[in-house]
Amino acid sequence: MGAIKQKTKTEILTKTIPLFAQRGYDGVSMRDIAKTVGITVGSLYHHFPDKQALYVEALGQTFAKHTDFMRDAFVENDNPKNRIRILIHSLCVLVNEDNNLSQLMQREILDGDKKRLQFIADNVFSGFLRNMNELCLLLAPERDPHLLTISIIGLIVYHFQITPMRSLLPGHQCSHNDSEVIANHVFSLLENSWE
Amino acid sequence: MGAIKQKTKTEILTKTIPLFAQRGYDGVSMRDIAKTVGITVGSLYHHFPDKQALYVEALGQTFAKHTDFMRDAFVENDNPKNRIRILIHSLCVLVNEDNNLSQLMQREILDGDKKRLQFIADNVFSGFLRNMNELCLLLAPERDPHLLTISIIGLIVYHFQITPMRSLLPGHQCSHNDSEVIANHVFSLLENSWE
DNA sequence: GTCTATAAAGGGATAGAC
DNA sequence: GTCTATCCCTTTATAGAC
Repeated sequence: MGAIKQKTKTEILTKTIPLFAQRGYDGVSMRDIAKTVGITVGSLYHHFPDKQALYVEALGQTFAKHTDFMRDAFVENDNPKNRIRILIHSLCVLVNEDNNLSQLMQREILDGDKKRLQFIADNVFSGFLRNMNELCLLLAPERDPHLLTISIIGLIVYHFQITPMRSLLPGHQCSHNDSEVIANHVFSLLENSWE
Repeated sequence: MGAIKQKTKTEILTKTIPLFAQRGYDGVSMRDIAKTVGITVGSLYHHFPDKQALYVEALGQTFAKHTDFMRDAFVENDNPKNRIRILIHSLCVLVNEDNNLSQLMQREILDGDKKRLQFIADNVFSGFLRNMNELCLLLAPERDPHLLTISIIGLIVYHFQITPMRSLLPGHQCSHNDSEVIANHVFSLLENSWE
């Protein structure tokens, strides 16, 4: 019984996430959601007390999907240079595969809601960034690990953020949309910084 | 007469830009705008045919403010390494000073409206990026200039994008909010890539 | 050029039948 | 658990007085 309810809830969230990711919280109405899911607004309110709650659960589900990646991205039995190379490639694939994740993250940072940022920091980033900081210290002990960590992430994320605009910019090529190409570029760009 | 009308319009836009930047298009109502400007909704519609037009003009004014920077950021009588160093510092100051510019840009990229992205590409980025590409070719002839250009911009922009969240992340320090600190970090990180 | 008043549509949310 | 029907507020936008 609870399991069935859970299943419907999950399905609602799964179908709603892309809406919030693409149009933002204010850009999506409960009517939009109901229509997309294929039920009525009244039914929606049987599963969630209000729109905010639905949104927060959608966020949670989106991030939960990638918790494993965030935890397992650090294989310790290899040399730091190989570890960061693999990590950069994995991150590129992850960001390239799940547009919803990146877009929701961006919107949350733009929105700046303190409580939700704290939730994301604690549940999504915290462990991952701590591992990144450690790895950065191994790679470049003389650098500020936090700045280097954010730089690596930013370098990757920005390339995918700007994708919708890339084809309108001078010098672009189709290959620039390939996550392997971006990964190789990013790694080779940083390679000389820790040698 | 036209000049006075223009002045009122400009004032409306100036006071409205921060609203759109912080809360997004759907997050701001014509009432909000009227209240912020200090006139009524009816008067607003005397100056702009609809909300879309107001928004687009607000975008235009925001970007126009920085056209000069985009054009003048390239002093040609210096060696490439100095030029990129100065450029990185200028970009950091620019992005750090005008939150509205960065936020509106982000929102536009997220929104993905083709026509408006084209407008931004043509009127804001085009010349700047072409100059960047040239400079990148001088710095690192063996690299893809477009990828290097986007990387440099992304490296800078992301540090300021993530500012609202930075204090919640492991390893952060107050100094990380300083545009000089970011600029020096970014430059030193890339320095080894073109030597 | 600014106001008041109001239309018309869309938004979140609830009640109660089935 | 889903539906219909509805409430009430906000939204965009317009008309017309001053």
